[in-house]
Amino acid sequence: MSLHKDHITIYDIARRAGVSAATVSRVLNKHFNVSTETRERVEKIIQEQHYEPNEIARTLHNRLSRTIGLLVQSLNNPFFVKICNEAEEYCDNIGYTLLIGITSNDFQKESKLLNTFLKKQVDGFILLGGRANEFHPDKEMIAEMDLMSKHVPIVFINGGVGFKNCFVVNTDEAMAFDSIMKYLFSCGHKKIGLITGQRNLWTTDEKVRIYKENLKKNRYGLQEDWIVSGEYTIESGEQCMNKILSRKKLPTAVACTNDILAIGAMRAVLHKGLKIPEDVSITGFDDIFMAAEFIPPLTTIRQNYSLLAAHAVRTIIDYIEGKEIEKKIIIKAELIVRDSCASPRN
Amino acid sequence: MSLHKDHITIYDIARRAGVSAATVSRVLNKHFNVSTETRERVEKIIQEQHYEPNEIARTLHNRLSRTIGLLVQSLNNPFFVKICNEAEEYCDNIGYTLLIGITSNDFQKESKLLNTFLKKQVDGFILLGGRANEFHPDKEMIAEMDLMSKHVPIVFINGGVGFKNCFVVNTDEAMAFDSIMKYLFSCGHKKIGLITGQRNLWTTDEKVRIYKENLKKNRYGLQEDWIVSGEYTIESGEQCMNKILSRKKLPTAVACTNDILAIGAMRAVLHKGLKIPEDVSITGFDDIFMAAEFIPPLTTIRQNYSLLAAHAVRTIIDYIEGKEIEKKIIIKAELIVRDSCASPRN
DNA sequence: TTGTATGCGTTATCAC
DNA sequence: GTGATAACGCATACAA
Repeated sequence: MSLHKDHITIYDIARRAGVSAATVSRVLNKHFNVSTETRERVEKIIQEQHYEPNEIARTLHNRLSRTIGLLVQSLNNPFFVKICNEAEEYCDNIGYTLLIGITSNDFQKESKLLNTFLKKQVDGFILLGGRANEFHPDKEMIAEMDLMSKHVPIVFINGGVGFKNCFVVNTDEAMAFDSIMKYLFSCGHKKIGLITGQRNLWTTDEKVRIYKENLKKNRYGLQEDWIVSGEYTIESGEQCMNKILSRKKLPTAVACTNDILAIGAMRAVLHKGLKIPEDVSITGFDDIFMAAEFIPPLTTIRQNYSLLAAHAVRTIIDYIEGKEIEKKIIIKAELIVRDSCASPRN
Repeated sequence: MSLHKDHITIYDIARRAGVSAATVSRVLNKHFNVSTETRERVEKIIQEQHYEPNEIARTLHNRLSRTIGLLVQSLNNPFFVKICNEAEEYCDNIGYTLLIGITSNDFQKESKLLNTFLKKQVDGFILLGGRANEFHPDKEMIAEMDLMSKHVPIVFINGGVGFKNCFVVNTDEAMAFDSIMKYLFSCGHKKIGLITGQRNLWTTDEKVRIYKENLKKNRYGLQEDWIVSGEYTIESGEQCMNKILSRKKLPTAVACTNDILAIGAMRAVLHKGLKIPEDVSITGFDDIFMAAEFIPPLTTIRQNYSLLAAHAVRTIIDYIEGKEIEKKIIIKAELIVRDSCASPRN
């Protein structure tokens, strides 16, 4: 059984138009040196026959697939999905195709997909989560990315520390988390807890750093058992919050390093019969699509998804076109104040 | 600037091994007719050089890309994401690549992606949501799918009514929704409302049909203003429930045609100060990943994601391999009883 | 068992 | 302005 039957080639068009394949190709690629007369004749036949050039053959010849590979850790996190959507749209607008690979945060699968996609001649990679996020990538991983980047450009979104030959497009997470801390201070909170996902991730450790920095600067004292780390799931957020709620002294506010954790944290608080924000204020990070739907709606940070995605894609295109490009692009985020924070009770 | 520099071809390997490219090709494709001696020599060099055959060239020659295109309506619905994940994994296991396209429920974008992917020589399409779900697809759409299916096989997941030359893998939504109704009856509910997403969708209208059928059969009477339709968003679910709650007579239970709507419905109920399930029982459909995390955890239907995805992919592979295949595969779903339903108050 | 020649569909380089 | 031809990298039919 053979696929793609009855497909029309450039030769079919050429024959019908009484010209050579070369001329048809020139028409397709909008070259000047073809007379208006033949151009129109060829174009008419192309339309009639619904002819579409074979991208595979083009790719083989041009060594350009007009396809970008996006390796994403998971589609369960709405934040990642947002980036995928934006990247896809941006690609689509410029005639590119986005090839999405799901890595499940498995480094082996990442390697496999990297190779599979490379064999398919993608013009570049965007990495989102997974190894991109490693705070201390090991030598092997660095070597692999190094080798890969000899073939095609690689862009990390929110990460990429330590990969010298790669490009980076990052949200200014430090400044964003700083604005959360400042906001909590401005509400009057001095006793602030922190719930994080996995440590040794860029996304996590930066926030921990800012958290500690802020408390020290304000001399509010750092209570180590108010910092609880788990992983980025709802269940884990719940468990972490339960741990905090079991302390003798309780904080009046708890910051979470993403919204998913915040969902879990809120659940735990409500289960104890406590109220948000009256008894404890909660903050998140990412502004996932349901953050506004929580009860109460969550105060969080909205990353500039479309800019992140656009710059990532743009970086690859510019690289291909031989343009000057920045190694590192930092993008501002925005504090979204909703109802999950209030002043602490006396 | 040129991409994919320094890449090794089958000729490089051939030269190094002192054989012809044909022999290398035979080694790569595990043909018998090559002596153990040369096979080992060639394999050694392939390893040393980290040679990987160019999939684009292979595709051009074989007319098989070992790539399947999955057109999905949106990645914001966790149900769709589940299917994507399962399909990706299944493809990966059999050496295929899944090309995911996001259609945003826009028929034009669907057409565009269909063509883009076809030009990239995908070996088949899986359609999820979007036009697949149309209860009454128009002539134009049918014609397009008809034409497309002359080139490559097309499989619809949960839909595909009216597309004669396409394949279908569906959850038995009718039976599943029937089990929800029966369950509510068994709890003692006789006054049951219904919240749906867009009408004229396969996914919606089947459930409405079953809903009405059940009420009639039990002679509980059909209260038309307990049936409210919106779209498949949280906000819409909330609005629909608010409408129901504004009626003079209230139902004791409300079934929602998916979990997203149920989230919104629950929000509305809680906002009115009512309790779930004491004051009103709620059911969903899909068992999205947070359904167990709602307050209270949602009683819903779990579709067999992995079977749906596996059969969809399998259908395409079998078609390519010229095997006998079923036009229509129906897969059972499972009622997941949690805490969002109880017996009605007297 | 192995090598040669050819084609897959397109584009670029030459000629004319 | 247009056409023949080679090349992209691989795999097959055929020859040896």
